[in-house]
Amino acid sequence: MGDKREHILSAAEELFAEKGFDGTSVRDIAQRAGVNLAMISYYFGSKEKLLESLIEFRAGYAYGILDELNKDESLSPWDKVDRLVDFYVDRIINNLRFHTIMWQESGGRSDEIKNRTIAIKLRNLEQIVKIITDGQQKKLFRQVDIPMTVGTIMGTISYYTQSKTYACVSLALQENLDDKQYTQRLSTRLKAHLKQVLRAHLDIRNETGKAKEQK
Amino acid sequence: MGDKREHILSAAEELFAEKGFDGTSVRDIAQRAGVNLAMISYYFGSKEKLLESLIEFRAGYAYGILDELNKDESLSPWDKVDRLVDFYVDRIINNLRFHTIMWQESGGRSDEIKNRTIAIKLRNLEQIVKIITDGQQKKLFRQVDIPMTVGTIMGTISYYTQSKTYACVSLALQENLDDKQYTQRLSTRLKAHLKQVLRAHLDIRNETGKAKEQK
DNA sequence: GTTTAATTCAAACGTTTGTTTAATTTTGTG
DNA sequence: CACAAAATTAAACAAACGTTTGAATTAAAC
Repeated sequence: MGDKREHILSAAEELFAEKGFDGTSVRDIAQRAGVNLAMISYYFGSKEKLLESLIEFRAGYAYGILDELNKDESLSPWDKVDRLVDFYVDRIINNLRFHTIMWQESGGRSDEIKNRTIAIKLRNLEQIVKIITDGQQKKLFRQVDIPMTVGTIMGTISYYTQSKTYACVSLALQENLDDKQYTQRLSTRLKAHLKQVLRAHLDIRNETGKAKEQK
Repeated sequence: MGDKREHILSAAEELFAEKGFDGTSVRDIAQRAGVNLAMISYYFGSKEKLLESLIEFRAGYAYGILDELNKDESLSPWDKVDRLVDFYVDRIINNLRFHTIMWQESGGRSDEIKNRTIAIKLRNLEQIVKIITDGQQKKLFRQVDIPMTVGTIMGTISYYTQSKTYACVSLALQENLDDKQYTQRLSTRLKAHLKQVLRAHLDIRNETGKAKEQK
């Protein structure tokens, strides 16, 4: 019976990501989900509570993965950073629609929803802080602004997943790629770039002082 | 008489950034601008054309600055990168509202507006490509993915300008900062971080191979 | 098989939306 | 002052919005 609920949730996810929360009508959602208009109020109470349910439905997953990664003592901090990048790129690209909503609504107008999205972000931030401070204690990573570094990872990915058109043109990809090929290439490119950036950024041997001399 | 037009434009800018395009009604705009409802259709034709006018009104400024920076031969590529960072952080933070709109609408639903925002992004991208390739030819910068590097700069800034609440909490700033203090601290922190990242990322001595050995 | 609860539906609710109308006021020009 | 063009207004428009209603249908329980 949760079947119909999930149909509505995934229709809403698609549409919110395509056209934004305000740009999507409950009639749009009902039509795409193939249910009667009134079922949305019946199941979720209101359009806004539907969005809250959607966030609840999708979140909570990332935390588990990151927690596991953190506890794995067989991996070096460098390995963990690489896996972190792989995880986030894959996750965002494979849940592009949901991520677009999270991004848009964390600056949005409903306090309830804003707080929820921010809480999710903070929870994930904590895990990454652990990975990097661990690398610092092991004298592999240098001193960096950790929350900003997280912003660099997430921001870079978000920047290139906001607009397929811009991504294709600026990355000089063919414009008529189907979605499978497109996400595959974007993913590869993002992972390689972020790993390169983080390797240079975090490496304890690349002290800030050194680079300054060169100027 | 362009006075009233500009009143409407800046009211619209505020509201679009606060509540999104769809979340803002023309009545909201008219009220904040202190003009009659009908004046918006009278001056701009429609709500959508108002947004186009707004983009036209604000864009085109960045290009000039970047062009000047590029042509300045007294600056080393390292200096140019630093100034680039200063410029973008200041510009985005001081035009936060407009930037939020640009960001939201480049993935938006109107093709006309989407194309315009993408064109502006591409024009700016070109200028940055020049700066970095110049540094590469002078054997100061190593080989990097340039469009991705631009995405890292813009994405990091965008990530931290999307939500004041998240920024305050994650960066461990006091939550009750007034806007002046908040933007000042955010700006300083963003600039320092991005310069550090780019110094390590671009420096020709930080070859990818070296970092790999350490693992 | 009857009764009760959960589900589905078409229709309508009252607002709010973007835009237009037609009358009025203000402005600029000869 | 007179006259035409531009600017401004309140009112109204049809369409779309989120939500509710109450009857009809299906499913579950006894």
